[in-house]
Amino acid sequence: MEAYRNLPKHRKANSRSRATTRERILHAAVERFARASYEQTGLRDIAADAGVDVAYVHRSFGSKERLFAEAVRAAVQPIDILPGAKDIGTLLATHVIDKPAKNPHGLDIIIRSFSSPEAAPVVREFIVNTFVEPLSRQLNHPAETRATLIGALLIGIAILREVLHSPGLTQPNPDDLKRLITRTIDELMQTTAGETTSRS
Amino acid sequence: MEAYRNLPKHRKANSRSRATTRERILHAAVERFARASYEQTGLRDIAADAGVDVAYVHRSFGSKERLFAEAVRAAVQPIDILPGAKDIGTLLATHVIDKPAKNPHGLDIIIRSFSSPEAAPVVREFIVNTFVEPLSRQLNHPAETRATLIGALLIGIAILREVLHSPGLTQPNPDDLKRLITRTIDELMQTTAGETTSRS
DNA sequence: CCAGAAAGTCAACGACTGTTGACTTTGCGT
DNA sequence: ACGCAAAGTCAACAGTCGTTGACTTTCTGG
Repeated sequence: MEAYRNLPKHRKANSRSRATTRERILHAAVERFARASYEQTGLRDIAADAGVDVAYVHRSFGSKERLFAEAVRAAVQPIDILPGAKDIGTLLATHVIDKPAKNPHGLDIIIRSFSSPEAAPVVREFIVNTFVEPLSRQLNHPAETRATLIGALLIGIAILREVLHSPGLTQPNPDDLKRLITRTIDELMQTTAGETTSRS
Repeated sequence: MEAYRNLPKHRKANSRSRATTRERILHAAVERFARASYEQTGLRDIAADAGVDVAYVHRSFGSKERLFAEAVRAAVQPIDILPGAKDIGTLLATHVIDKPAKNPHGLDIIIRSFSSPEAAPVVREFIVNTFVEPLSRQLNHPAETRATLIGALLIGIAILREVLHSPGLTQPNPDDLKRLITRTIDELMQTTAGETTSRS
């Protein structure tokens, strides 16, 4: 595509800008990967956004796959699940509903590119390391399964809301939506295998 | 002129096979789209599987996008949610956990290609028409939202289990897993803002 | 039997992709 | 001031993609 950010000549009159340029490329990559899948995103798009040549993008990061991995690492800061927090459900529900409005990255990169053979390992590793594993420590028995199910819910919500724009998740009042999600997460966290704890 | 003995495979010696060939192509398309994303799947792959030329695949369906739409329509039979069913949670949990083992299609096509701009409308339309809308009729107040959230959970589970192979969803006993999912869906269906409206 | 439509093939176009070798420009150390 | 390495560019390769025009083969209706 054409990006009109193209200052033709010396953008920085002064000294060594390697780190700066790298950051600019990385930032452009994050932005692109958050809005389109791994395959749909071309290195030339990223290069244009960053105001450099394609070749330099490739040379700076070694390969598209490595650039993607760095973009994931840079974009998605692990959700800080405090060891003692008791309103995890609210925290996560807020995160998935409010966050994407503020800054478009985060979950977006993950949900758009998990299907790429090259990107999937990166995505999977990230999910496990920064979400499932920390969250598992707060849960009881099938802890990893519970944590993964909660992750599944959040990912599904993000997809239907951010990518497919399903009216069922875009139209309702955000607070009502968050309340419903919170309740579901709490249920997923607290219920034990044999009995129903929320029984009345 | 007998130099061209090269007709390698006349698979069907006999008569008009247009419908049959179309079905073979469609079947191959379903199979491919279920295992890789819209972008990753090439018409040449599908053509090879079906034993025809690429050009004929394209000509038979008009475009890749239309072939994809037909594949979705052909692969995913709407989950039959009986108007009076009361164990919908179990039905859906069983569907998402057991089905993929039996035949690999169904949800797979949807979850791999929702990110493609060309495929997304097809995917979204399908989800709404064959899942959210019928299911909504069984639920109370924020019916569409509840149905969409259930859809989100199922899609997320399918992704983490079938595509990313997250251990939290592949290792545990399927029955335990289904029980956990069923409970979550039921919660999502029945809970109201204030209390539980579970009626017999 | 024979015309003609349908079924199917072949080769190619044009655009796009990630990647690479060779090149030029820039900045710093001495 | 000079040299040299780093920063960055340029053009091209080799491959893939969906798509199309022109062709041949196969079948069927009159």
